[in-house]
Amino acid sequence: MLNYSTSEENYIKAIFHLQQDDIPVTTNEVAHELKTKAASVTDMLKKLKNKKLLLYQPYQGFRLNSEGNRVAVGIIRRHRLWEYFLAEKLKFTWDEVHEVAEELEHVSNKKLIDKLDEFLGFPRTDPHGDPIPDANGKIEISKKICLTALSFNTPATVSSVSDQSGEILELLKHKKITLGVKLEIKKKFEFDGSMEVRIGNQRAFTISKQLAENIFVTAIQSALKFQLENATNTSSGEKKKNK
Amino acid sequence: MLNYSTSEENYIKAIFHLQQDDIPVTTNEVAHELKTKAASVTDMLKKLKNKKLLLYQPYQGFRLNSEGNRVAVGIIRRHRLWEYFLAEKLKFTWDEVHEVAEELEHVSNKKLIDKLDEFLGFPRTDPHGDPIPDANGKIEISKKICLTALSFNTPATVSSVSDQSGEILELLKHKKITLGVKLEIKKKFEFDGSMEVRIGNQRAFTISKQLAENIFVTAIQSALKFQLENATNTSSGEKKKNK
DNA sequence: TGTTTTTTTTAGGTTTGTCTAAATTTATTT
DNA sequence: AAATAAATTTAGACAAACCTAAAAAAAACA
Repeated sequence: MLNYSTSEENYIKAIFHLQQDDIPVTTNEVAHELKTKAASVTDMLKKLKNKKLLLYQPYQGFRLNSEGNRVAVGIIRRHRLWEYFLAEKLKFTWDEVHEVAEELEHVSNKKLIDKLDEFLGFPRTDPHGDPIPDANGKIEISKKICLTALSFNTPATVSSVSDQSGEILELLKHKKITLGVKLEIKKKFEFDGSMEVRIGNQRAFTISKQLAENIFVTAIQSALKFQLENATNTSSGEKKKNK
Repeated sequence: MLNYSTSEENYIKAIFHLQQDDIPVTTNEVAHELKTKAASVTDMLKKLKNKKLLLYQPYQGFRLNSEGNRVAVGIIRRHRLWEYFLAEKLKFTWDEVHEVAEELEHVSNKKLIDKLDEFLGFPRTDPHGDPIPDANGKIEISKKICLTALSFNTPATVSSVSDQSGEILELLKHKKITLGVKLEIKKKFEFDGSMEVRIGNQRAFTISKQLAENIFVTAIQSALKFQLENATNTSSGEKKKNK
């Protein structure tokens, strides 16, 4: 619909990511996330409230309203599609895509993004395993949790690895644990924190506490839909003033 | 090397395009090109002179110095590669690519652009027939002239069509004149401005004055090299302050 | 050549987004 | 519950990029 400045978009995205629980987001959290100062955050909160994207009472925290969420999901869609493009087509590595996508995500031309989506074959997740919202803003809500926090016999998908050093990748390769693999926990040992996990119907095997702490999985649960902008968004130059 | 704001880049690009002849560029020309006011142009000229990209004496016109040209060519490279990507991969039409590329060109990550170039197979020209500078800033200088201004028996390449209505495209299709086709003029008739042209070694045929006025060709002449930024340009967030 | 017109620059103001420092509100302790 | 600490907001400044109106320089012309 409307266009927002790069700065506004960065605040919207940060608030979206921080509000995943039900407790309101605080000024300091956003300031820390965006590496800026609390006073700057307050300034922007007033602006976003004026633009009717935010529920905000001074000193009481804040959260995006439904319009704010809709906008946030649009930004996340752009970000993740570009990440997928960079990894899949331009052969960037996992850890390089985020930084470049941070810039590309602010080019907000609806047709560009929908055609990119089509070109990429409508991918479901980005290279980190996070779900990509579709053109209508439908996004699979997948709680990403550490493998150590997964319950017994609950199938989950490996979605990311926090440490990306050569050593851990070697170990994962040996255990045949790759992004997107479905697994479940069969046993946990209190003594050393190790656990037995099973991939599909193969025989269960053991992984150490250290390894489990670095593996994150998602149990796909439900789908939430945020209505996305359908505007004839030719974007460019004029509209987004504050670039 | 250094990063420039979107606004600075737009001025640099505009000046580059306007200075193709040897006469200095004027304030009003740039103001008109960028749809802004002369006073704003003067402000920016001071800034660009301070950053040592511009030769500028108040009231005397201005032009980019070699560093300014180097930066301009980098921007043009990004613009044209994105145009090629949009047309070739995302199936945008000729007339849609420019607007979107205007936004994408300001994402100035060297690695992104070089990998995009490679992904696209190192294209030589964009969808409008304009040459794409290579990673070192080497660009084929091709004077784009109207077919009516082309001399006899001078081979030239069709590089663009000003009017892109359905009617003209139909006619071009019939005459088998497409982008990139090599042709030369064999005869001109003063009476109605029509001319005989020959494509390759086929038989010459007639085209009307109206058609000729809408066809632009290039006679590839020489190559000029502007050294491009080789910086470890991880770009993103911090550096480009004024987005 | 002197006068008028056009072009360009300067002066001063606005908006966006940032900052520091001070004031205010809320939370925590004792 | 009063005192202290922490979080948040306000006040006032600044830089970037734009603007309008006025002044200055260059160009045109009569």
